[in-house]
Amino acid sequence: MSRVTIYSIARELGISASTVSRAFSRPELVRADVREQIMTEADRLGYTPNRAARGLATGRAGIIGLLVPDITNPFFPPLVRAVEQAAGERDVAVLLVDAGSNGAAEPRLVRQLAAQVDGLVIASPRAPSAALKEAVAGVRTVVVNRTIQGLPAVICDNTGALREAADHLVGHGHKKLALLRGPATSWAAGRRAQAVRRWADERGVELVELGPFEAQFEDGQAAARVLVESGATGILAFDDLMAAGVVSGLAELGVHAPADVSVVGCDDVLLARTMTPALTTVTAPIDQLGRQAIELLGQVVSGEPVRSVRLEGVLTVRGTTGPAPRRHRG
Amino acid sequence: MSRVTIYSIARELGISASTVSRAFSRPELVRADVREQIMTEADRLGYTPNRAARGLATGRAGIIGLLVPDITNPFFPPLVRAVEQAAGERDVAVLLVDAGSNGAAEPRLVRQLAAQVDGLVIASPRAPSAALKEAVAGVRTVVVNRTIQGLPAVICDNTGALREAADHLVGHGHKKLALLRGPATSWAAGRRAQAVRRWADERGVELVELGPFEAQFEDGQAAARVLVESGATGILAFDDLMAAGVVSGLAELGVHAPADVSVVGCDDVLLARTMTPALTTVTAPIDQLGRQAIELLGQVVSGEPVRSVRLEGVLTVRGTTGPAPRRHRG
DNA sequence: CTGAAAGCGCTTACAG
DNA sequence: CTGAAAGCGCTTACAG
Repeated sequence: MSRVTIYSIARELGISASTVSRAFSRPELVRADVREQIMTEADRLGYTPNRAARGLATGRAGIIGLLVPDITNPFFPPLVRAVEQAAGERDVAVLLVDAGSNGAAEPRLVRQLAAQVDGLVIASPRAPSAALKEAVAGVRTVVVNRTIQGLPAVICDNTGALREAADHLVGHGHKKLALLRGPATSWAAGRRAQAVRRWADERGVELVELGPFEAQFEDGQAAARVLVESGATGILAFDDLMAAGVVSGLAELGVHAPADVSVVGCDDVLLARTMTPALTTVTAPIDQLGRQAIELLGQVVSGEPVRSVRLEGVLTVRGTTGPAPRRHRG
Repeated sequence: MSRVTIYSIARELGISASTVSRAFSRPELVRADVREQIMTEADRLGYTPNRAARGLATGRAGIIGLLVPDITNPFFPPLVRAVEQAAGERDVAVLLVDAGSNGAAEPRLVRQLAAQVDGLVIASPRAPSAALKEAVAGVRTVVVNRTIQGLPAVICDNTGALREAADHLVGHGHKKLALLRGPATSWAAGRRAQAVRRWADERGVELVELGPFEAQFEDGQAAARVLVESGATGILAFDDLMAAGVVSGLAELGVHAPADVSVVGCDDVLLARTMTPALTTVTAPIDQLGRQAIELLGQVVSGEPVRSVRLEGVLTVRGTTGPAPRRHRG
């Protein structure tokens, strides 16, 4: 264990602990040769500053918290990576907490986290705004993938891309579309549904809505039967996981994408590319979402004025969409 | 910010700070009615113990570090979740670090982490043992998915399941098998290759080995051509991601699983189930791996004697394996 | 540029 | 069961 402290080094070198401390925390305040002596000695002794002591003295932990609703949902790993890397560049570590898809647990988890970090990134939270706001009171916080009154947010707006996707479908001769809705408590799910609904209204295209669903792969599979009964041949799923489920469930019924039906996902997570055929979807700038979250959090922490950030998804056409089958065409 | 300390509460209640401290850290030492008063007051004031101060006083941070090579590889999210949950049950938080598939960076990351945690879980590390051992010197550490001399480990042995998978293939009439090897620096990849190689030797079955590969989806895709040229109809991929890549790459060449060729993955990550058809693979007890790691770490930290843990994968037959095509049968 | 000293907010023997 | 006091290892005005 680290018995070595700034005092050991100071004693060894016949200087004061203050100087040793400065050599680590504000090196420019220490004469170059002294600084080097200190570093050499520190190296020799295997010294590492004690984080807790530093944290107690400065009031900053050098740690931020990241809350995700479900790390096993493929949307989050790339987000976690982006956040972690951006944080690392600022020399802050990240405490990860997985809410286990349990929105009700979020406020408690947030409160726990809040006690040990300098700031919080809350990704796609499911809990009610009021509970969340109360839980984050006093901690610098930025929200990802949702807007909460009074908190800076970085969101991905998929409205345009979703409209484009829907146009892509009708352009291929699909007359009737289906929308598989995501979880009722998901902000993104609400936004996406609204975007598609408005588009259908404006275009006068028939749209059947299914859900809300928890948005697991199995939900997509299970929706297959109703889907074929509905007669819709163009399907917009809440996310890629559901889309993959739909493709799988449909295949079991002998209905194949893109030959018989076209399926569009949303987010463009890993499994969208690993499917065969690959999934047509809306690509989210996940990396940017993460980096921007850290950027904003940095601004909040340093007291700068912050503006929420709005990024956009873009349509990526791949293999699960194509011309509507003859019998359904106009 | 948390201006409230044990002193505020003590003053408010006319008792000593020691008592307030005890009420939180060792409640059984405080008389019930006093304890309740303290808790009530703490609640009213919104008090939360300062982690840094506690950490400095006790020498324990209440945080462990978790290093993964690549959080975007679908094997790790479930592992991270398991570790985080098991840790949470012991009231310790987890600092997540992603090495970004860069084995060379691991020792530095480990050293950084080591400075701020009570213990370390290192999952599937890629760096050389010597460098790793030096980096973890002085920190309680447990390794997952690899053995390193002198460090407690929890591993998943897939030897038996892989042999079973190979038998499954020849049982379906596949005469010639191919093995797609994983990364050269991956311990698991080495073990898996060895298991299959030995099996082929013993059974006298023709085996063509390809790789090593970085084991990305694209590596699997790219291997498709060589694979068909090899004439092998039974394919054992290092992991599910590569297996999915192979299925995709082969499909582009008009070769389909399971009709023309059988493909087996390893690990049973999410995308193994979301593929259509679903992937035959070796299911790893990922959740157990994570929980056991925390269990062992707990033992190491409390100075108990620890024994490394060996779990086993089991073959899960799904849709990508079946009878060899006629023309290839004996 | 450097040192002495106080302070960060807890925990924990030690006495009572 | 409770209190007074020292100590954990840093940082940072304040003087020089």
